[in-house]
Amino acid sequence: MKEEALLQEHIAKHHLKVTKERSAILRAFIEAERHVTAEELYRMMREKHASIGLATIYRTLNLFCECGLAEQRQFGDGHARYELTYNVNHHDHLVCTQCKKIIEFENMDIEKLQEKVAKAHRFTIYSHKLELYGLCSDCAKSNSSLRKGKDELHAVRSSRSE
Amino acid sequence: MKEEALLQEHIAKHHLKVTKERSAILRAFIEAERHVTAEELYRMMREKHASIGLATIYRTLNLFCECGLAEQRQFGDGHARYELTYNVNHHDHLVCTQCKKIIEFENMDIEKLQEKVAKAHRFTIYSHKLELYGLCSDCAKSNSSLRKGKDELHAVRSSRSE
DNA sequence: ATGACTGCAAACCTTTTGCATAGCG
DNA sequence: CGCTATGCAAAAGGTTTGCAGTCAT
Repeated sequence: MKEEALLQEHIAKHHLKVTKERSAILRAFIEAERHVTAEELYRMMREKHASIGLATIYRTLNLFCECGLAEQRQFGDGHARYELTYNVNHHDHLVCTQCKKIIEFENMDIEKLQEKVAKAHRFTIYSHKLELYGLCSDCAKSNSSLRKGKDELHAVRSSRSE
Repeated sequence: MKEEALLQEHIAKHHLKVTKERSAILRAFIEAERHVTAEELYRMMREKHASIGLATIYRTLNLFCECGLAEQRQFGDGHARYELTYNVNHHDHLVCTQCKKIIEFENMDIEKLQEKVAKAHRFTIYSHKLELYGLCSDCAKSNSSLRKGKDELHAVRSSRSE
């Protein structure tokens, strides 16, 4: 599992330590739905690792971000979401503001245009965030029957390059 | 001043009230640098309107957002920033992660591609956020002399459509 | 052994809210 | 007048931190 290797490299380089908590959290993080909240991960782990505290989840997720395993995202609901980024193609997000569904997409043309914009401003891009907010087809349809968007957050993987 | 008209229309429609605080905050908000923090606006107003409380600033900025005068943005530093959006073309942001400079840009080609992506996913877009993070030309140059990015946030208006 | 990691609870910090008062319509 | 807005202070809510004990190296 390459993710563990990356983490261990970072740990060795910074005189940190491999602990069972960190290993367990990494495993859970990899298994987890994309765009997990610290709280969600915490609850996920309550069954098999009831002793792990929420503070440790936060500390460990920050560690993952530092070593490039994860990225923190802010979709505007006040909960930071963490996303595995190692060995994953960059992608952007369609966010349904009603049912909270998150659809991922890739579009190389947009990325190229971003580079063009950056170059025009003599800017060196290290990362970017593109989020499109609106209604998914389901919610657009059932818009009149306005159900409260209390569904869980799903992530639908999908590629598209046109 | 059209902004005031829009605000008054919203106020009338919702049985709200025009107060001197709201008028003063609107004026300050229009004069303010783009991407103001509630706190920044609060401090800006301390001189001429010392009695206005921070809570009112927040409540009023939220009011501005509701009537379409402003938009809230989250650039990832934990402070919500508010941006006047009325009578302003939509634009996106280049954010220098070192000196915190924010450069605005417009790019219709990217917007068109976004629409295309949305259509492919049967998604109805209401808004979007595109932020490119990296180093501006100044910081890329003086990268070795790593000065702490404590500068104020500047906004440089700029258009570009290629 | 040394120094990092953990759980717990307290602290933090930005934003929101409750309440009594002030003020618009 | 009735009902909204305000200021203040307290609450909220997510995230971080201090501390004493635990554990990896």
